Amino acid sequence: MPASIGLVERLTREIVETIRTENLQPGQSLPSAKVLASRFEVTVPTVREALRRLEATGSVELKHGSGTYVREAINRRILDNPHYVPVDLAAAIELLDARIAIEPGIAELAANVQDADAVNSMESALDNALQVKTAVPAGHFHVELARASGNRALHEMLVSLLAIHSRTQQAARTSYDRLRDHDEHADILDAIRRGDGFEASHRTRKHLEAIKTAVLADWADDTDPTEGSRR
Amino acid sequence: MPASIGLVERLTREIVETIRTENLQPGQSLPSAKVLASRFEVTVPTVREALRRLEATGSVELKHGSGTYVREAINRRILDNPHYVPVDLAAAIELLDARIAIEPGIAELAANVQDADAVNSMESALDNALQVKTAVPAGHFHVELARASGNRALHEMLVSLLAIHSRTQQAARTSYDRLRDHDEHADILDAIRRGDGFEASHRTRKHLEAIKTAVLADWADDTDPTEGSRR
DNA sequence: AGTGTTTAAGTCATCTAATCACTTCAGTGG
DNA sequence: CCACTGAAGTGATTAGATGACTTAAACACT
Repeated sequence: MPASIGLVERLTREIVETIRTENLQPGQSLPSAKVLASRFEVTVPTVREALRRLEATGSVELKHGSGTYVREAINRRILDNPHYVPVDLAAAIELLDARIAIEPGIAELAANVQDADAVNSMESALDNALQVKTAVPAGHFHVELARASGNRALHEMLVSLLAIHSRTQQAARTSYDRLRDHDEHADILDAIRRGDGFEASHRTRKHLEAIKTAVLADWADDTDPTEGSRR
Repeated sequence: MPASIGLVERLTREIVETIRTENLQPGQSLPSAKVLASRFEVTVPTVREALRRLEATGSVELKHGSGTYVREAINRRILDNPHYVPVDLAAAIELLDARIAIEPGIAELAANVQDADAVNSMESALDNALQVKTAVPAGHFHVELARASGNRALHEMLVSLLAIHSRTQQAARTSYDRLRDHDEHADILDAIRRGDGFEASHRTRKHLEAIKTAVLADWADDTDPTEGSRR
């Protein structure tokens, strides 16, 4: 019987186990590939293959000439596919539909939990949104909203969704009105602060549906009226 | 300026691009590592590191002595972290909370869309659920429900959630009553068939909340009444 | 002809060894 | 004090070789 899974597979798990048992936090460095090789009694190329696997899921980062470092994603359950290549604009709409389906429920939960740190972060995201030099990344408000729910799985889910969204929306330039975006965010935050789950859910849904409408309108504008497809 | 990203990083993208342009479908084999190496003018170990990255995200599979094959996940946006190690039982509850937050919305969407193939698949999942030799994997009904929504992102999300769930619930043995599970699924499917989004959403939420209650009850049973914590 | 075994080619798996490139930091000299 | 330099450590990539596994064709036996 093939009870023997690949050596790299096993080695990968052992490295993760090492990170766990030695309580290495994101930012800290792993032993060098050479050290890991001797410790697990394999050769350097094998170690590198295992590290490449962990790199693909964002669990570690290989810095040339410096070392190998633990990254945040090692604690994440839900990830976005780093090798996914965005295809058409319809995929962007599909992502928005997905958000419309799940974010209202997240907003409701956030209203009931109200993780203090995350709620404050939503507030600051709100403030910075109107600044010209917006250091806050797009969608940050929504990510923090998910974090306010206190559920890490939901948080990771929205992080993943927006990561894909940002890669996809190269095509779909969302020209959603900045001021309107801010106001609607403020309304949502208000409902969450009051602990009104129903309103938070409802306003979040309306907000996202409005964005979808705007994106669709942009699409219609971009498309040549005399022609159905582009390229 | 670091205009130079790693060679492996670039190579990985080129391989994905090759799969795309040559329209290789899941199950089909990639050229051998040696061929890829000469085609992209790198050496075999470098190719292998790139393939390991793709392997980690389930985009390809390396079969010893056979070849490298494309896998389904190459078309997925949302993934579960293959290196995630389940920790405590509280994480299982957190996953259930996440499902309670998002699945009602998915059920509502499913009621409005009703992807024919997926709805039929839900039906068959329902039928097989009561068989002793249950070939249908756990949670299959819920995955198909998400597929019935017609939104691939949502479908992938639930696949990921349940993949993690199955790895976590080694600890949390859900002893949810099989018959009750079946009946509640039937009720949900009924609402979806009727196109009643509100009912589908409501019944899905109640169903998941009932499961959560059952899991918590199991937990209480397992825990020694005289002691608050274990380990 | 049909069946089972053997053989050979192709492929991934792993190792050994070496060179190159990048980062860091301590030490040097200004 | 500061800028420069150089050495050490580390990852990046290459090269070649050996082993193990899979597959299927060639073969021998029935």
